[in-house]
Amino acid sequence: MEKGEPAAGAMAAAPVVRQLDFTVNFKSASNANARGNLILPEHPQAQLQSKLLALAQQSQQVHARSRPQSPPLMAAQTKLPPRKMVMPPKSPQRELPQMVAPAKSPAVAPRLAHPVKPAFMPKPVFQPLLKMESPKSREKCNLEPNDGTPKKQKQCNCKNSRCLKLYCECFASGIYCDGCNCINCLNKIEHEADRKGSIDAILERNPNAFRPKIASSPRGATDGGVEHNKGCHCKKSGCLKRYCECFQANILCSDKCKCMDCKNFEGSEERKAHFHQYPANSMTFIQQAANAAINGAIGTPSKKSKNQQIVFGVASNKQLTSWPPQFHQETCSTSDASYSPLSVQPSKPDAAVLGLSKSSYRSPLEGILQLQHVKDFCTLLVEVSAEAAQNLSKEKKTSNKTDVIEAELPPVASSHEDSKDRQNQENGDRTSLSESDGCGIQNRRPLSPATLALMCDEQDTTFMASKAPSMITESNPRTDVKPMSMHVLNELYVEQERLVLTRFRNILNRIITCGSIEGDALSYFLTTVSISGEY
DNA sequence: GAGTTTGAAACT
DNA sequence: CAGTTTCAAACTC
Repeated sequence: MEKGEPAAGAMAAAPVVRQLDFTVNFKSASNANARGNLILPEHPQAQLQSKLLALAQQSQQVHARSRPQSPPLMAAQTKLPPRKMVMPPKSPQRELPQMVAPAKSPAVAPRLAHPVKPAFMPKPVFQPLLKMESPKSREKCNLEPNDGTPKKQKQCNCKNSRCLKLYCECFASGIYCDGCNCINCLNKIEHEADRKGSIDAILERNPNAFRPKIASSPRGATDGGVEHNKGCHCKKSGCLKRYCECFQANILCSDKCKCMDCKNFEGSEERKAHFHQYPANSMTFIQQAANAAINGAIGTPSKKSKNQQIVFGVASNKQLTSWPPQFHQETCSTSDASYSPLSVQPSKPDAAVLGLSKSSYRSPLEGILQLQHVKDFCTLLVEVSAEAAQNLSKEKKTSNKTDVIEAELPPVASSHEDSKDRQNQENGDRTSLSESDGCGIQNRRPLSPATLALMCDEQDTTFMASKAPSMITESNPRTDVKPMSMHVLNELYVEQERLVLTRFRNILNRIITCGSIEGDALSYFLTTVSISGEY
């Protein structure tokens, strides 16, 4: 272990923390321990809030890679292999991850808080850079050309790395390849052992290899800024092309960068040119605005570029460039509630461009959506989940006699009589959600066992513990599951999920609408400004 | 679609 | 740590 390297435990937990950190966005700093390890809130509502925040973030990443996370990082906790990077054998050694432990332990919160839990979770927040700029990129990404609707997932094209090196975007972001154009791919669940070996090797070389490149800056706690962890080293691109990781992540180059002839700093004329060339009026832009609002456009942290003090909104210091923002995932290790890992691109003109005060990037949704709204909304959803339980309970009572039969039916069909409309609606909801919020896991690539385990855990605690649904006894639901049929429980989950997600979707739609209105106004404003040269 | 450029990752 | 090679994405034609 090299000096300065985190302790083994911390290291091992790093990936987990990376994926979970965002959940503390709206929590106090006390949710993270000194090492930044996440300590999940104990209160179910708080958990739900965290989860919803994650959803909000995911929804902003509609075009983000939506593949399920693979569980590579468990390897971090295992003993490190020999130093040499060993390319795993090609033989499809089938070995499922050991991390499973899907047996639903009652002690969920403690589990999640455990510093070395080999958890794996969908990491919407930490997804790799989104590639959605050019039409070509869009083809490869999961966006429809114009509307931000998920199209298909980003697919790698690795030929020589077998998708087991960081060259592979899928692998680097912790997801399995599926439907990629790669050759000799070992980044698949059936090659988990190979993956693990590779991950071990990579982590040995660099314990932070799987950490998001873009994360809150050291000043994050106070200014909410984000920057490239390592900084870029561009030489020829001027840091204004997507070769540049900073640019790709929509952040300004920072002190950490060792780039040459950098033009990616606030006030850069070249950078401004990018912005003017591509008006920020895309759907993505709107989504960004929504993202901003959801995650804390409240607050206008600042960040220093290498050249000057710049101030943009939450986590978005750069952008204003050609392409739609990439909702880059970051480590939200900051406890700053206003910090958004979603990196809202400045949805308004660059301050420098407009000659506005440096200190005041303002989200279009600022003033529309407040932090309190989000909190209230989360509370509402908790109540909705309870409501779902009650409704289901009533239905059960009325259809008591057919319980047994119903229990054998699919949850939705069995719990709702007028199932046709309901199902249609639900199907629509689900489809919509799965496409838009980044959480439609079911129709995506298979989740790793560990991911599933963790998600189930979260789900259990989040929804079951909330508001003590009438169907569930007040004590630990996990320990009192016995009296209840698991089918009934599943029904409850389905109903709760349906209601919560539906509500959540509705809220997001409203936010997007608000953002759209503001965005239109902004476009007009920009045009006017551009013509009149007023600024 | 093929070829080139680019910069991160991997390696020495 | 620096230099070189490998790699795959980004980009150009």
